[in-house]
Amino acid sequence: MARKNVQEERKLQILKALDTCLQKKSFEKTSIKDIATVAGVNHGVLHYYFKSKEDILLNYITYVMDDYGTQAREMFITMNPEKWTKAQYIEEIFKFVNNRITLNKNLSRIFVEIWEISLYNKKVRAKLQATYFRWIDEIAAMISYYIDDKTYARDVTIAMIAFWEGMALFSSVFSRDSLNIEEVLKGFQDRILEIL
Amino acid sequence: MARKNVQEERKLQILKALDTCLQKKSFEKTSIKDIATVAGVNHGVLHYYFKSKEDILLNYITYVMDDYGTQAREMFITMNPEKWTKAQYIEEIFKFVNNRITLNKNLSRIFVEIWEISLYNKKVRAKLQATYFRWIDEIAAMISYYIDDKTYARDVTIAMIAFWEGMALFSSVFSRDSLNIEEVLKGFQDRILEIL
Amino acid sequence: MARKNVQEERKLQILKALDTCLQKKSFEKTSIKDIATVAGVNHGVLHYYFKSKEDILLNYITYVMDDYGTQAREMFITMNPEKWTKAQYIEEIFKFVNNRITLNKNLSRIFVEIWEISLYNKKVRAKLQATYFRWIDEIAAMISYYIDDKTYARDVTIAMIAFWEGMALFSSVFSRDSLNIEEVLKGFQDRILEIL
Amino acid sequence: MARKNVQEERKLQILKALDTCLQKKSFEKTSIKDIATVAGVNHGVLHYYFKSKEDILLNYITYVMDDYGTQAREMFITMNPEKWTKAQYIEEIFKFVNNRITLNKNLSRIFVEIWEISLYNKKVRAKLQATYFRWIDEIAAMISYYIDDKTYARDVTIAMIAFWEGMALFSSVFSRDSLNIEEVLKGFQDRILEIL
DNA sequence: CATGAATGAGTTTTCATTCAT
DNA sequence: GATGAATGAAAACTCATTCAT
Repeated sequence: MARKNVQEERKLQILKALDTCLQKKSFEKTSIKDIATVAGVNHGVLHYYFKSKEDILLNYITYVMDDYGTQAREMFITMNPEKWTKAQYIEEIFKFVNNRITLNKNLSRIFVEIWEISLYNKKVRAKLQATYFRWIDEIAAMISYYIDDKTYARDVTIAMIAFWEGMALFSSVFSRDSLNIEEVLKGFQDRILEIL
Repeated sequence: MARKNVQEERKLQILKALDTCLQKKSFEKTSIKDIATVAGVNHGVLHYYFKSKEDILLNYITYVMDDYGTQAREMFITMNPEKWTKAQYIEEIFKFVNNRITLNKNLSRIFVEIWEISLYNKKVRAKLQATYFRWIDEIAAMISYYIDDKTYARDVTIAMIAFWEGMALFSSVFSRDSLNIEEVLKGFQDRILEIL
Repeated sequence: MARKNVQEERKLQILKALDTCLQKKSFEKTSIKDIATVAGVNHGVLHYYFKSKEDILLNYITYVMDDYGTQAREMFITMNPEKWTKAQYIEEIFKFVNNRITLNKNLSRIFVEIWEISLYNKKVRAKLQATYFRWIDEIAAMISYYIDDKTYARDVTIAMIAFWEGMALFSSVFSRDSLNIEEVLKGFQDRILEIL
Repeated sequence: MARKNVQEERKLQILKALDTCLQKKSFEKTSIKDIATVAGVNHGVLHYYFKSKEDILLNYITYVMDDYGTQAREMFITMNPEKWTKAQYIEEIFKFVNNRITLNKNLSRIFVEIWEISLYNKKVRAKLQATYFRWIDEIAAMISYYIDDKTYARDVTIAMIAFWEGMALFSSVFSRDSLNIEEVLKGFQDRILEIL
């Protein structure tokens, strides 16, 4: 039991170290020793807990994506649509996505990195696809409360996510002010409200 | 003069070789020798024409972005808004962007790669920012024909580009059918028409 | 006493695990953990029972060589030359060596491995030399029953063992049929009979 | 032309360096840097001329085996059996094999090493098998001059080579005197003469 | 006695870059 | 201008060994 915890603790420590490293260098340029240094452990340890650098990456992606997926799920699960107006409900969704994801510069960077890696790495791509499909399904289910046509609900969801994704891309590389990002997000939110 | 052309020819040949390479491997994993092999030249030559691997990248990014920017400009410059209905005009813009960029899987991959590199490379980031600012200005200018509020026109443009960017991201990693991409693009286009 | 036995048991278990490992990988490429896994014990244990990887090897060699030496001795000790014809006696020796050693592919592999290690490892070489001297003496003593000249008896023994060794080498690497190994062994046996 | 020669020169230099290294350490324990040091070149060079450590080994084996095969062939090709008595002919063969191979301690070590590697490495095994088959065929062809039965000639050849191989094994690990190696070789030669 | 976490030296390999010819 | 040989830094990974629990 204690043993197990130590293992999980260490693994998390390493994944968090990678998270830190990715703010400075690409995964490719981040060496095992870089991660070890940030994690404050011997580099051999990384090979003890993970079987390769790619294995660290795969676990890291799961960790990041599950983390935010879980946060979102926890939030929306407590929201009873019957007690909220449509506008309030949509606003809550946007608030969460905007502040926690789209405008979270550090996270946006991580996601750009993961998208890029997925271009050339099948396993990462599979993980990414699965995660996005799930997110699409979950959000589509939520807005289905206001839209009868399921296909349309899904298309709107995809468009929303694409937009958020694009805005995240911008927020990762541009300064917030230079693109008036908050205003654009607000305008988009209004349009979505009209549609629903 | 002839000399100059031969030089430019060679450089282009190398940049195109990099373009080919990037369909298979990330820039980081693409070696100088990989590029040289595809270009059909000796690897030493690459250091004759470019002072480093990064220099090749910088020139490549300029080449790609200018290329598509020029294509777009050439197209829209010939379109006289007075002779087109708003719907036709918007449709032409979307047609170009969708087919030549957003749904161009190969190009989308390149852009994802460039975005990622820009996260960690100042020079690339500066180039990317400048290019996008220019694109935003140009498109905003075009749709300003239909919108009086310049700030609003710019925000709509940013939202449009963000959306396209997100869709390009999707098209680079998902199969076109799995996300119903064409339909989503069409639906978005309709919304934009309503706005303008 | 029981303690002692448990200890010996464990040691044997480890040596046998090494034996299994050597059918797949060279000693050099066999890791402590490989052996531990096959033995079904924790790898730390190996350092408890043996002081180093080399120590395991040395014990293993003793185990293998003593094992076969003992088997042979047990066999021949019961054979009373007076009750056997020369031909029968020689045939028994050959039968044992051929079937248990020369044609025993697994064992031949082990011996090739040991010979190789002995090239670069003094302790192993010393052990190997001592063992072969002993075997030569024992077999020479046996055939001395038929040969008066002791030096000649020893030379014939050495030739016999060299031949067997060479044939074992072949059997470890060639398929039995491709070299007609059984026939060659039989022909050799006949020649030896003529000599004695 | 000059280029080609430089390449071959360098390759040979590296293979000879490996040959030297193998007198001290097993191939497994010989590092790329060890070879480079002995060859007096930068270790990166080894990867320029050979694509991996295994590639060096494979080339080395070819080099060693072809070298001795060629020496033998050159020798025997000039011997016209019609001008030699059987005894002289056989003696010449033995003289070559004994002095150049069996009693050549350094070479014997190399061969033991190669045999061992072949146990665990398919490519090396294939090369070894092919070489021995060729040697068997060539020697069998030579002694066929004195033996009508081709199968028997082949069996005798195999026995001879097995014996030489075993003696080489001994010479690689035992001192020449301790096993009376010369005498044993002489005795064996006499027996072969009787057979033919 | 047993476990498994941790260490750190050492290995092969890759590669941008330089430079003599 | 072009070639390809050479360099050397840095990477991922392996593993015998140690040692606290």
